[in-house]
Amino acid sequence: MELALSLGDTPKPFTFLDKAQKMVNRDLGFCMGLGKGAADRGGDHQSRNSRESDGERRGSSDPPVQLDLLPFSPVPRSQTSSSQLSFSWLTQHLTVAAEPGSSNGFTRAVDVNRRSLGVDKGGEEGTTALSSPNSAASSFQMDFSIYRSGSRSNKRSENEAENDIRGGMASSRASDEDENGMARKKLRLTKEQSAFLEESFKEHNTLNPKQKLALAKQLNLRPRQVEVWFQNRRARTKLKQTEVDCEYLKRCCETLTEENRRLQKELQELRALKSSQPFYMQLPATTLTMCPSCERVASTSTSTAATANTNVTSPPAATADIANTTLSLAKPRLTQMVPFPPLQVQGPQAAL
DNA sequence: TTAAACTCTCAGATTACGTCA
DNA sequence: TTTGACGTAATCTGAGAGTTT
Repeated sequence: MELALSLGDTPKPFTFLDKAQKMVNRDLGFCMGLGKGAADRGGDHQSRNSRESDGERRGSSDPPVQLDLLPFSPVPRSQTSSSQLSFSWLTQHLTVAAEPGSSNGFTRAVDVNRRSLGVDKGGEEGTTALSSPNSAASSFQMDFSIYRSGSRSNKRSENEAENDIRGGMASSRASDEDENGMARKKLRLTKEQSAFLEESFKEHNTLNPKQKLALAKQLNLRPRQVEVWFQNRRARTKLKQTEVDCEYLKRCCETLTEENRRLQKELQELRALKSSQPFYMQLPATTLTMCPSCERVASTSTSTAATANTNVTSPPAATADIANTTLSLAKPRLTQMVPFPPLQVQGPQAAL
């Protein structure tokens, strides 16, 4: 898996649905039509436009680091534009049945999920039409038990069959077990579905209801599945970003520790040097640099005082605690000293 | 106009399942 | 064949914001 970091959070138009046609056409040999209204992003005003703007507001409040996980390498667009077929999912999906046993993953997905579409078409969102226990979904329970008894070698098709069946089940927040008396069964998305979702996530990491519906229709998933996928995807992105940040901070800490060690050593050397220089007090104030935070002398730059007084023997009374004297004398002169610049810690995004 | 109820979406934590070494 | 690690779909919970009553 390729890990890429992109800087900045520039709002982009929601173009993945357009690109998807090309992508699917290239990868899968046919073109998927877009469900109605998918193009007019923002056309879903009334109650939801505020939600969308809310999503944009959230996005803008995020740090300007965007982590993109790219599970596949996109093919140049120039290779994707040939022989696009006009294909409407909503009206013709039954006529484009996949060939049985086809190795084409997405075609297969279309095939096995067709039934859920058939169930789905009763309602605008599917969710509402299917949440009732009296919906067509419950009639699939018998078939489901048949699928469950399949052999291990048919695991994949069995899984897809269950996906198909459950695709028509309730997508409310209540668990499937509550609604249908079945334990939840994890269903894996096909590679093509994942890639498609990934592509759309790269465009926008949040969905408005219309986009969610369009994606769900296009991928033959429940809107709830699309929603959950995006939620999990955001969580994974954040986790990865946290790991990157953590790694960066670790490196910062190591660097600062090393720097601190070096400065301590330098300070010790300076103190040792000054202990042999009784007239260090003649040292010009401007040659001392005081750390404002720890109020300790961090370095000196001049050697004039030291070299000028090397021939003077110091009386024993003058050899008091030189370091303390240095500090006490240096303190009042802080206004004349060059302050330490504020510590500039670049964020991970800058490092990356 | 205000407040309560409702709805929706989100993040975060967690569970549970499928896959693979 | 079994097992543990891992990835991830799905669920649960609480919070925030918008809408309705």
